[in-house]
Amino acid sequence: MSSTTERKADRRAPLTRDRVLRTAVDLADTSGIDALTIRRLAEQLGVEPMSLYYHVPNKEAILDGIVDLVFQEIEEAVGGFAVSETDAAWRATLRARILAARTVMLRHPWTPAVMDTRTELSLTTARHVDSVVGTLRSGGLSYDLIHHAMHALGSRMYGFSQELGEGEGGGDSSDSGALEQMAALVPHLAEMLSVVRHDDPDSTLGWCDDQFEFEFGLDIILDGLERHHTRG
Amino acid sequence: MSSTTERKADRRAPLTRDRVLRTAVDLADTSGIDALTIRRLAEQLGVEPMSLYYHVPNKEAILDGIVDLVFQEIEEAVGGFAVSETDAAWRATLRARILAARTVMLRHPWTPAVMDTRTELSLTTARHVDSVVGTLRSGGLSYDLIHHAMHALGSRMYGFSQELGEGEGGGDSSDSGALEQMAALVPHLAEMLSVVRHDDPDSTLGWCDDQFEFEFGLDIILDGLERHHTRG
DNA sequence: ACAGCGTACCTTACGTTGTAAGTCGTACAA
DNA sequence: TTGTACGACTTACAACGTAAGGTACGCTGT
Repeated sequence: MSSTTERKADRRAPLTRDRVLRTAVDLADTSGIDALTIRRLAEQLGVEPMSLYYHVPNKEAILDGIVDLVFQEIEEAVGGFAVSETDAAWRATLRARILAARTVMLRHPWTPAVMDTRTELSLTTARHVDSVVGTLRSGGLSYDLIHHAMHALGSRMYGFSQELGEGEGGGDSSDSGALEQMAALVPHLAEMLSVVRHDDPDSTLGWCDDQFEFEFGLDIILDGLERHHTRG
Repeated sequence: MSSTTERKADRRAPLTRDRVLRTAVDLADTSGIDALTIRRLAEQLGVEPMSLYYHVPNKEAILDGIVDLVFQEIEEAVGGFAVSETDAAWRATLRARILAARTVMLRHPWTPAVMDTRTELSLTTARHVDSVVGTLRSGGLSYDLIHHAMHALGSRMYGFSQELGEGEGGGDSSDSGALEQMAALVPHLAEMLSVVRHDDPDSTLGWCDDQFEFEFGLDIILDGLERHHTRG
């Protein structure tokens, strides 16, 4: 349709590293990270599997690449990774930055899982981390405290926190007798579940407001850092 | 050697689910989690691959099983999962419990990675979680606050925190010009790295005291929970 | 105009993975 | 002695990542 080269009729968009990676993200978004195989990715691109290897050295590079793409999206969402020299409101700034990262993460739920198979930080990921360090620095925290802060935040600084057994709610659920069974094996857990559920009756199954919980934990840590900072 | 059945000379110890799982743990400990394949596990046991399937439904069950074994070790380390009715020193109790879990985790470094491939909590894992809930309850915290606490602690309640790019230290490292390169791309990160390294000159490479950092983050959260509790 | 060459993609094949399906020998109960 | 069930082995398959080599096309220099 365009202009340059098309004598042989139907010519598909040429493969590029970028197109490979963006398609990989789409595939992971729609079909889950396990569906992201070389063969399926090639099929999605209308190409034979081995053709991908011209644009990308191996699958590891694809995984590196899609994580980087996610952080490019985060960079866009936070309006760039630049930080000001000094910032009295560093705490609010950092909070907003992390929550912005989170909204992007939620669009790509596979990211946490992929990230902890990576050994090295991608460039854009590193620049995100750098901006977190910079923001803390703009508040006047010592590098020593900042270092501890990074460990305390852990994956939270990327906008997610490691949760296990997220699937259903708290165990087996679904069948009504499950709670009685739980009470015998894990009484305190069962009690908590029934109390919290009772307080908030709409959410019978997905009984956790993940966004609220994330902010709760984040604020506890930011509180702690602020206290460490002002105390010296 | 023993008694019952051995006319045909060399008779190896019979396969059992328990022996399969314990060997799996050993294999993962010594050769890494990627080395834990059905075939290699069978070889280790002196048996053909498919023989394992008599004692275990599939590989997923093996992964479930070895996580459970780790938490059985934790149970042993903390002297059982029972908690007292009321405990004014709930904070110290919980702290000790989590740090005990951590020492077991450190013996099986693959556990975090395996745990977040599981969708459901194993029984023993659930009982550990239950004991954390119970300990918080013994301090008089409301179930609502306890629920938030679980989210805030995240994987920390199992004795580990999600760290990324743990490998070297902060990026490429090793070669001496790397820091100059980093300064251009991630200036704040580079600055922090040089400052923190300077303050603690012995640890040139593994510059983080992971144990200290873990406790730092844990204490920030416990502080925050205590504050939420006493304030009401 | 034509040889030469690099780009972009395809073909074939290999080793490794988890596991379905079927078989075989032995121990023990009837 | 004859089932019967246990506990292991044999064979085979589909899906994975990817090494090695082949092929078609367009650009370029002579």
